[in-house]
Formats: sequence, structure tokens, C-alpha cells
Amino acid sequence: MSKNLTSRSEDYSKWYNELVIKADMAENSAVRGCMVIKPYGYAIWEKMQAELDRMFKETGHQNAYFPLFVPKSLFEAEEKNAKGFAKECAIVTHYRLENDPDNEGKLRVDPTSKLEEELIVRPTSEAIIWHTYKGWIQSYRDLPLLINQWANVVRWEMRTRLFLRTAEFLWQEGHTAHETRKEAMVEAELMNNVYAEFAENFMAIPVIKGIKTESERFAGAEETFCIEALMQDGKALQAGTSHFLGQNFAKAFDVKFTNKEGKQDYVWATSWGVSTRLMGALIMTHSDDKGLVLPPNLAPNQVVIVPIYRNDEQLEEITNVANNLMSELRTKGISVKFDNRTTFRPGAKFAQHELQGVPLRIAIGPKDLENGTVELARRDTLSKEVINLDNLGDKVKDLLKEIQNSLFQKALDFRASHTTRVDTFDEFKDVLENKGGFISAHWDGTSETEDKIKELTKASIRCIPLDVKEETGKCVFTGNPSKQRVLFAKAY
RNA sequence: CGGGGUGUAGCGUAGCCCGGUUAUCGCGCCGCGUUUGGGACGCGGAGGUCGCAGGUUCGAAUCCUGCCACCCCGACCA
Repeated sequence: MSKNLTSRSEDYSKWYNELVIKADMAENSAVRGCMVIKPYGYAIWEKMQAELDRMFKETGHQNAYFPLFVPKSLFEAEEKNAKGFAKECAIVTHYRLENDPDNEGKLRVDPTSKLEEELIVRPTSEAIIWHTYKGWIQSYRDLPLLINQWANVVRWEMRTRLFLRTAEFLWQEGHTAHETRKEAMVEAELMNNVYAEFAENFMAIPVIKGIKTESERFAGAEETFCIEALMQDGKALQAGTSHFLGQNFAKAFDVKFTNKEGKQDYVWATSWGVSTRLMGALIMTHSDDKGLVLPPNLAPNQVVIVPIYRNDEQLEEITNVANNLMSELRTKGISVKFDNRTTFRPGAKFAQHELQGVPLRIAIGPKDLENGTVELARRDTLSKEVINLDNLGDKVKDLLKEIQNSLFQKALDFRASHTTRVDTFDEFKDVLENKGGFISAHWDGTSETEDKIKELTKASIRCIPLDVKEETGKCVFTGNPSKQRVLFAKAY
């Protein structure tokens, strides 16, 4: 089995299992494609949650929680949204089991417990939330309503892929209500910017901000903003979306307010979300054949100290040095772990910490005790140096910052070298097949052309970048006039 | 749901075509000892419904039938 992380998606699955997540389905269960998030993986998710939560609150949002179950009548209220998700819903039809008279010791669904109305396990929460908002919004004084929810959702996909498309996943979903179209649009773009900032500054993943074409748009949205990232294997990954929902949901759920002029109007809405899919993005952006590479901002442990010793006296001395070092690092806000397990030898520990992506490793052995030094090793470059203990705290702090930046820069360089401007369809196919990555090409703006290209090449329009300058040209497929280039890629 | 593939110990596997001792090997696990600056070594040990059910046979991991599960490709996937 190939260990090459940069080749194909199946290989990533191997690493997920080894590193942070195990897909562990119950035997004979109808539920497929669920995931177990192991403690180390969950610690990373918690880091992401904490930072996102901070950013949401800084932009005026509050957290709340809404039910897992959505009555079918509410679910179907916004037609487009319902239709978009109809094919991938888990549905609760009964509420009780009973002993199976034909099968000793087994249970069966009690047919008398059939629900009057089926409950949909939320694939997203617009319906239940907008139903609730109706009771919360009467006046412009109740607006804007800026709420976020951390939750799990279920989407019964025909085919799942660990991390990137699991049947159940964790995410946050923001749902906001506004007085005006303009304000809602500003909010949708603002949150897309928050996601971009988070991806780039915190996760060290460069992203393209853009809007989706009509056919890739969220069901029920009028505009979908997105951030698109490029993975090491040349495929694109939608890392987050933020939707301007117009008045669609307000109308579907009858959410009206009295405006400053005393007139009734429907509110304007947005919704936005990122999920545990970001952990897939993290792995596929930075990891190498030795395992995970974590940006320091996301690492549960930024530094690990490994003692190397022959006897108890040496261990004691090393422990003293390590304890001093740890308190120095901790006062500088650096998270550090002393790996003094006696059950593993140093080499095994090195390999384990590399697998887990700990950004910096400090080894302290007998030679270091003599010389007042330590061995400092970087996970990202795999380089090692022996340095003096003096001012080690500052050195470590600087190095962590440098690793964070260098991971981002490396990913950015990769994206730049895998973004190709293309003007003919032959070239388009050639680049897609032999190089991969983003293709910047002219498009005539029609869904027909987009569909046709997707059918022929499996590449879709990932987004219409927001920062692209207008440039007249001819559609790469039809030759019809075009005003700007869009980004194509094969996507997960 | 269509096409292809695979099910043997916690993981990865040999054996299957051509039926025949106690089902192979590696990793991992447990015990003892020696080790410890890049995944240690020696000795000893535990662990198996060979996916499930039926059939053929003196005898089935191996042949036949049915079923189940998983993986890949497609359909599907804001």
C-alpha cells in the first residue's frame, strides 16, 4: 500500500486511520461512512472551534442550539432547499422497539409506534431555525439577529469519503436575519472573509475567495460565497461557504418585521458553515510521507521534549532541565509536553511525534547535560540543530512563528505553480490530465457549457474569483464572448 | 442501483487454480533479560466461527449454490 500522501485520496484514508480518525462502523449496520474522531483528532478540532468561535463573537454573533429533528412539514417549506436535500435525508418514522416474538432475544420496531409526522434528521438547520425565528422577530429593533450553532448533521450520501464527505459530520452553521438586502449581502461576504482569514492565518491553508455559479449554488440561496483550497494531489476542496439567502426563507417561514416606516417586510437572510472537512483539508495540504504536519496554531502540543538516558540518575537530571524549560515555554504561551514514557525508546517516540505532526521536538540526552545544549528538530523541514539552552524560549517562539509562515508559503507556492491559464480546450484537457490544479479560463456564463465541460472532463467551476480583473476573451469551450476568467478544477 | 474486486488472529497477509498432518509469515500484544542520540534484540508465550448458510465428499480455507459485508469506478454529492 502506497504511503505517498500526495498521490491519491485512498492513501489519505490510510493516514486518517493511523493518525487522527478511524472510521469505525458497527458491523452489519446500515449506517456507512460515519467517523470516530479519536482524542488527538478531536483536540485539533477543538482548537479550530475555539478560534472560529472567537472570530464569530468578535463579529457580533452569539451561539445557540436547535433540535436535531425537523418535522417534515417544516423541512419542505422552502421548496428549493427541501428539493436539494431530499435525496440524502435520514428519516425517523417510529419511536419504540418491542420484543420480537419470532426471534428470541431480538427487538423489532413496534408498528404501533409509527409517528403521525415523520422527523427529518437535520442535513442543515435552516428550516427549524427559520421556524423559530418567526417567533423572535417582529420589529427592526429585533434585527440583525446573528446566531451560530455548533452541531452535528446527517447527509445520507450514496458514497462517502472519510473526512471529506461523511454521513454524519460536525460543523458550525450561522444563520442571520437582516433588515435590508444590502446588509445581508455584506454579512455573507464578511463571514466568507472570516473563513478565509481563519484558513490562511490559523490553518496555513491558502484559499481563493469567490462566488459559486448557479448550478453549484446552495439550494435556496441567491448567492453563494466560498473559499476554495488546492490539495497536494491537484484536486480542489471547497473549504467553506457563506450564502446570501435573499428573502426565500423569510417568505417560506413567514418571518416579517415592521420597519422604521411602520411597514411590514420580509427579513433578509444568510447562512454559512464550515465542518470537520477542514481537518481533511489540513491533512491534505500539509502532510508528508512521515505523517501529519501541523501548523503550530493548531497543534495540541507545539513542542515535545524527549529524554534520552541510560540510567535513573540521568533521567532525573534531564527531568530537572525539562521542567525548567517547560515552565519557561509555558510562560511564553507555548504548549509543551514532556514525553517521559519508559515504555518506548527514543526512536519510537520520534517516529510517533512525527506521525502526529508535533511542530518542534526537543531531545535532551547525556551529551546535552554536559554541554548545556538540546537538540531541536523541526517537523516541517525535518531539520535538526544542537543549540544552547540560553534563551531557548525566545528561539522556540520565533521558530514556531516561522514554521506557521513557512507552511503557508509552501502551500501558496504549490498553488501558484499549479494554477494554469488556459485558452484552448485541448490545452484545458491536457493540463487537467497531466498536471492538475486550478485552471483559469474564460467561460461564456451558461450552465449548459459548464455542464458539458464537467461531463467531458470531470472538472467543474470551483468559483468565480472575487479579486479577478475583468478581461474580455472567448469561452474556452464554445468560443462565445466572456468578461472574465473563472477557476476550473477536479474537486473532492 | 450498474461494472469490477476483496473477505483467513487487533492489522497486513500466504495457502485456494490442482480438496488430505496441528492453517503460513510479518507487525502488534503478554512475560523475562539485555538495551535506550532515529521505529532495539534474544528467548518464551497468548491469540483463529478461514465473512455467513447450505451442498458435494471418507475428508472443504480450497469445489458448487445462495446470502452478507467492505473497497474501487459510475450514478449521487449547497
